[in-house]
Amino acid sequence: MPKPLPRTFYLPPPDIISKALLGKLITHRFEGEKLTGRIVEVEAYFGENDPAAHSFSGKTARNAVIFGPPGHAYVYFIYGMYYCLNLSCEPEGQAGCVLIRALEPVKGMETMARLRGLASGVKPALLTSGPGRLCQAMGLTRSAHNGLDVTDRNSPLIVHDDGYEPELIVATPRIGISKAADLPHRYFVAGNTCVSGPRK
DNA sequence: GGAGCGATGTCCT
DNA sequence: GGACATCGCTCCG
Repeated sequence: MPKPLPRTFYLPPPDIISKALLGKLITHRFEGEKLTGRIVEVEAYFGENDPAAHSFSGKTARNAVIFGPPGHAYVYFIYGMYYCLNLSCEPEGQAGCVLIRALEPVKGMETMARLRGLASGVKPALLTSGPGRLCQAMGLTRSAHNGLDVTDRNSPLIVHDDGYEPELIVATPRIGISKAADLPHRYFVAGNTCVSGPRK
């Protein structure tokens, strides 16, 4: 297995981590196969002073992972049928996370297509462009993956680096929220076809 | 290609 | 009881 990014990577605030995560790889060991995608779109969610964040109203059983140590997966269930993947950041006791909004498929595309209920050979963007889509394509669920340490080389879910650096990062308002909807906390790799939503 | 909308479970007020 | 960090399907241009 590749070497995961260290826990110290996740110590800074979520807007810094958001930009740093673009271009990094997520690998899920799934049924003996590696499913890998490159992060091309993310959103930053702050703990305090961010009405759009799940952590805004304090710690609950649902959002406890965000308040825990950095470098852990926060997977939650939304709209009755989809999961979303976040990575916790900032020191233990402080809330802050990065929502993974889109990946570019790198490895295991046939399995991703099967998990998405699509024919193999469809456009890569249909597999992983969108937070709900990418969790389905990667086989991620709350019961199996919420709270996993993505910095542990023995974890089935890790984040690692192959040296790729995005040429240009663009910031826009976040998608699908009603509060603090004007703040530019969405970041994506310019020109990448797997980015969901507006690409300018 | 864009706006409208229904499907659906979980959590908090 | 209502909101919800979504998606895929219609219908319309």
